[in-house]
Amino acid sequence: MDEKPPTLTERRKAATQLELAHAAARLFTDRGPDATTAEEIAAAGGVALRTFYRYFRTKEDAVAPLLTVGADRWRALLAASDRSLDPLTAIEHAIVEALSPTDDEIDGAHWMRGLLRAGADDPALMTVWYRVNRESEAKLHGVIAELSEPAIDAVTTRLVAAAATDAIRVAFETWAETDAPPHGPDGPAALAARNFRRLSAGLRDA
Amino acid sequence: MDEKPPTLTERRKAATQLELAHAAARLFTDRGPDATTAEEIAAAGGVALRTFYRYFRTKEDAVAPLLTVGADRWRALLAASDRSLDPLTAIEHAIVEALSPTDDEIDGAHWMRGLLRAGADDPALMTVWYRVNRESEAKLHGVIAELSEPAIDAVTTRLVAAAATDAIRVAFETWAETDAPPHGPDGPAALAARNFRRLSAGLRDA
DNA sequence: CGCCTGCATGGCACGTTGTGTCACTTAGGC
DNA sequence: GCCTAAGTGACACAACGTGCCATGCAGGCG
Repeated sequence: MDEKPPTLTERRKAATQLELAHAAARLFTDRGPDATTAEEIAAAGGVALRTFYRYFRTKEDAVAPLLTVGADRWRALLAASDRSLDPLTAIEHAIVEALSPTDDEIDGAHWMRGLLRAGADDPALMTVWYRVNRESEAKLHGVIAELSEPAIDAVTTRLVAAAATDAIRVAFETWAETDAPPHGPDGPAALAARNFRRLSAGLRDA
Repeated sequence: MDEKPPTLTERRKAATQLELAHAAARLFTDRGPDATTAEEIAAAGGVALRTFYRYFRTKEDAVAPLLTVGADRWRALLAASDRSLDPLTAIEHAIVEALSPTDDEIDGAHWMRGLLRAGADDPALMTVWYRVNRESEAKLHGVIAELSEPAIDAVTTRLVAAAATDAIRVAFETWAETDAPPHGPDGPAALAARNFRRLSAGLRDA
């Protein structure tokens, strides 16, 4: 990969973006997105309103980096996974590995739950969650298409990407409604793994 | 069902709402949502701007009725379907029946393709499509939960609802990118049916 | 060292979105 | 013919998101 984040300016930009994302997440979970103005987020991040809109297209978009970081790591793991596995199994392994190990991601899980709960009664915030999932699905589709034998139907790979994204999305949404710890048997990783098994079984344990 | 749409006022309201929805769909597909103001939609529908916002929460929401009508009928068919079938099969039968028969729905399919294409390069419009799908998924979850044996895990029914919604969403999105007729072998109904078979097979034809 | 080009930022003005409020009209029951 | 309720319209307003230009700061060149 790139060992050199070239200009020092770029690191400052990335830091500012994360700063704004965290400020937005805190304000959103506290009073809700509706009661938060873009100017407040900008002030909390130490930039002017105009600058805020150079980082994010909309007010709610500010939290998107916090929602994508997990999926990005997961997809990277998948792209480097064993080619001999069938796609669904490879995806399951990658997601378990991406979520289960402990690291500073607990922080990410904390934000995730707060934001999902806040989004439950705010359509605009929920929209970001869905947009993030859809973009993740599109990127995932690319990885899966490259991972599978070349002759696979594009609709099939698309469906696999959609179903896999849903398995994880449902896992997170279900977990966010509970108070279960992020790494227990009712955490997102365990729920996601169970969902993948259900998908493999043709959703037939109903 | 209700044979009496009680007050005549309500029929006028419904008519106005449809009028606005069609006006919005026409303007959106013509010049794109960005280049269309809410005031133009209101004028095209024959109401004042303030009245427009009494019908729809946002500008893009105006097309939502055109996107939900198909899913609503499909869900009604499913709720009235045979209890002895397993859920996934019942869902597949319902969607084929809801989409395949010919009626004035061709009009709806026409709008659908135009709006999906317009939404491809307009995030705000795509947002409506996601929100509609999410609400459809939530309602579908209720129907499935009632359709299944009572002791079924809530996560499972949720996953089934999500996967089924995706099977249809992917079918529509795939079809919208082509010029295939809505009722041919590459139409949304046929694609959706194939996707359901893939789901039943555990996504294993990869 | 002084200059100059590029880039991130801030300030300002502006059109648009979406809402609160009040006054006007019309539907539908007494 | 009257009355209450509801849909409608006009106006004012906060907030959103963008275009434009000026400022400050980095690094390369004479």
